[in-house]
Amino acid sequence: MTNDDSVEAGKPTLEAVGALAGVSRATVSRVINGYATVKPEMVDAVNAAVAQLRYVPNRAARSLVKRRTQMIAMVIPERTAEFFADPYFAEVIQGAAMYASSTDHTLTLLIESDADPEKTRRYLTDGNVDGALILSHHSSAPAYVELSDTVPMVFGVRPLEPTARPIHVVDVDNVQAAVAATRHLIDRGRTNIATIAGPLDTAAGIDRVDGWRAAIAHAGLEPGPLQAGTFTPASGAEAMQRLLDGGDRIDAVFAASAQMAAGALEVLRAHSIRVPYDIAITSIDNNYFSTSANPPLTTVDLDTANKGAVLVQTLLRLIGGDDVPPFTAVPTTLVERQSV
Amino acid sequence: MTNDDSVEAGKPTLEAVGALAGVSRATVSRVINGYATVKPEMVDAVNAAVAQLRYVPNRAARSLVKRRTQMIAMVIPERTAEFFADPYFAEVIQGAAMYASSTDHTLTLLIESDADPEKTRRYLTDGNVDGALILSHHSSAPAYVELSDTVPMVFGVRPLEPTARPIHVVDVDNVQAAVAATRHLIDRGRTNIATIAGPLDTAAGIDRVDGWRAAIAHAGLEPGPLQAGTFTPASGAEAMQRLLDGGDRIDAVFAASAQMAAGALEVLRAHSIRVPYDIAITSIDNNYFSTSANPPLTTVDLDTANKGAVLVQTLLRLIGGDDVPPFTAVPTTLVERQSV
DNA sequence: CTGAAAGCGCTTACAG
DNA sequence: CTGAAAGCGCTTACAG
Repeated sequence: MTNDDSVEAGKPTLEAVGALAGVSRATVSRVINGYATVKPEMVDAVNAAVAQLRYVPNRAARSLVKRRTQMIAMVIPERTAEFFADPYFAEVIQGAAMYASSTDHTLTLLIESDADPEKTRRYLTDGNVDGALILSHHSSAPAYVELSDTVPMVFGVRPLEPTARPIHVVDVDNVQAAVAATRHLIDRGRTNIATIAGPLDTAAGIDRVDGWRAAIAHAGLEPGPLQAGTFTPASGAEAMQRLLDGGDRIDAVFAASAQMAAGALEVLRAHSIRVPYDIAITSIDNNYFSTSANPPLTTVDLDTANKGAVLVQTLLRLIGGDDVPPFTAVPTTLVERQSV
Repeated sequence: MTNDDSVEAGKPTLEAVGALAGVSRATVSRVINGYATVKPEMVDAVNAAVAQLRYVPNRAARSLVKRRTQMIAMVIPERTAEFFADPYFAEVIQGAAMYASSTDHTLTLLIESDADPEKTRRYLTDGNVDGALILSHHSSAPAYVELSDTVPMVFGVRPLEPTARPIHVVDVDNVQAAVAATRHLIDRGRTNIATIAGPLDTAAGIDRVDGWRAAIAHAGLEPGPLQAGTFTPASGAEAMQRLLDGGDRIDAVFAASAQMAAGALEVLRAHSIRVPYDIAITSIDNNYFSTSANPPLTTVDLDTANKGAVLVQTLLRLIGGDDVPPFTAVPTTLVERQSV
């Protein structure tokens, strides 16, 4: 019964671990950081001491000498209304936070202040973080593009215009997602396929229209009518109404979001048009709206939590100096339900 | 045109600021940390140098010597379904993150792993953070209560049972919120006031029933029937149906959440019961459900973003060694719309 | 009121 | 393959 465990108060240091293992603290450091040059028996001794003392490295000390903050920021728009209505952010954040917790970097949330957008950029350039994830969709993005050679950055959305300098983006392949959803309609024998598109000034909106068109062309069909919405249920309902008013004969609709599909469904029900018998529907996004719709929607699951994880993973590789491709696509899967 | 600004590469240090201001780095440190003992003229010189060099203190170095991590964690449940369906977490997080950004502490999200709950607790006790905010409602809370004398902690919800040791909680006063919503019904002349309660195994559920009862008793009225739901729209609809089936004559309903009120509204519409003419409704929560309900709901705004801010503020006071009361109530306000 | 100096807990050339 | 030593950028007794 040695008093090896009931040591002094305070966290154990490298020194203490070294003393217990009978080596210098330099060696302990090398073991902890996985340098291959340490003799196996010393490695074992050190590991045993680490376990016995429950040693945890001091992040600040390491951070100071490595000149790294060990922090990364996720920059999210302040726009509260959007933030709340859309499960997207919550899901990305959750995926990113969970992945980050398995690394030695800490994820912090940086809410863009609408009142003082400079503040956010200053935070990033003042050396508070090793890198940043940018989720903003719109106008503020170019300002971040400029910072991307000062501090490593990964974007969660493809920019509409070519950027002034090369950037890194992680996103789903929206074209492929739309192809999958549209092709499913075609596979089920539908031939007159309309689309309720997203806003055509967003990358997602445009890409999903492209995918819809491509799948139809590939099948040798003619595209049906297109009506654009804003990704919300109400806009989907309005677009559906316009589609019906247009008088084209359609037997299927590809909706660029589940929220819009849910809105469209309401309109179809009001007109006693049966889904999927009269009109089949597929969409994009697997969330509350797709599962609680009536009928439940066949839709493309974007696996947004995974996207959050890949965003962090990619940023860490960038920070580590790895060669990272300009675009990383995260996989999506079609989920079959009752709307087709 | 001196080259005062185009100094060497790398961030300026205390030393550099001191050199420019003509003082020692100890003095610079004192100025930056606001010690009152520095001569005004030196303070000015230092501030000028800081501004000129755009000096930003190195967090890691400060953290190392102060033996503080300068980080706080917000612990949130992994339960994704709940997380997504409920705007509550997003709003608390946003409020907390924005407030934290104005302090010298960084907020990090710690998602509780259902698979390995120990991991979260180890993270907190391993010295990774100076303190933690606990938002979990249920079973895991007691485990955190135990940690609360190892690491400073503030809870976002009142525990149901008395806790083993004194803890700190920041929450709205649910009793008062319910009193306000119920009293508003009374003020408008309603006398037979039912309630759609929240789950009676939660503090919020219980407190809101108490408030409803208290307001009615205070007015010398008799309480109407009570039906409990689970805070969701579907459960509110069912509770409303049971209220109608019960046969009691009621002219008003206090719903313990806007989501339940929205569900109740559907049922009333299906029965052609007019709101507010036949039955008036008030509720709690000012969110998407309360504004998009038909008619829009008179409801109590819980100002959840502010709650997030106060959570952080309270935790920082605790970390700073201040005397913090066991309960801090955040204010709520009644928002009048068309449901009464 | 201010400065010189020690020290926070690590990592990493530099010798050997 | 390993250790002694320097140093990362701060704060804070300790003198004066």
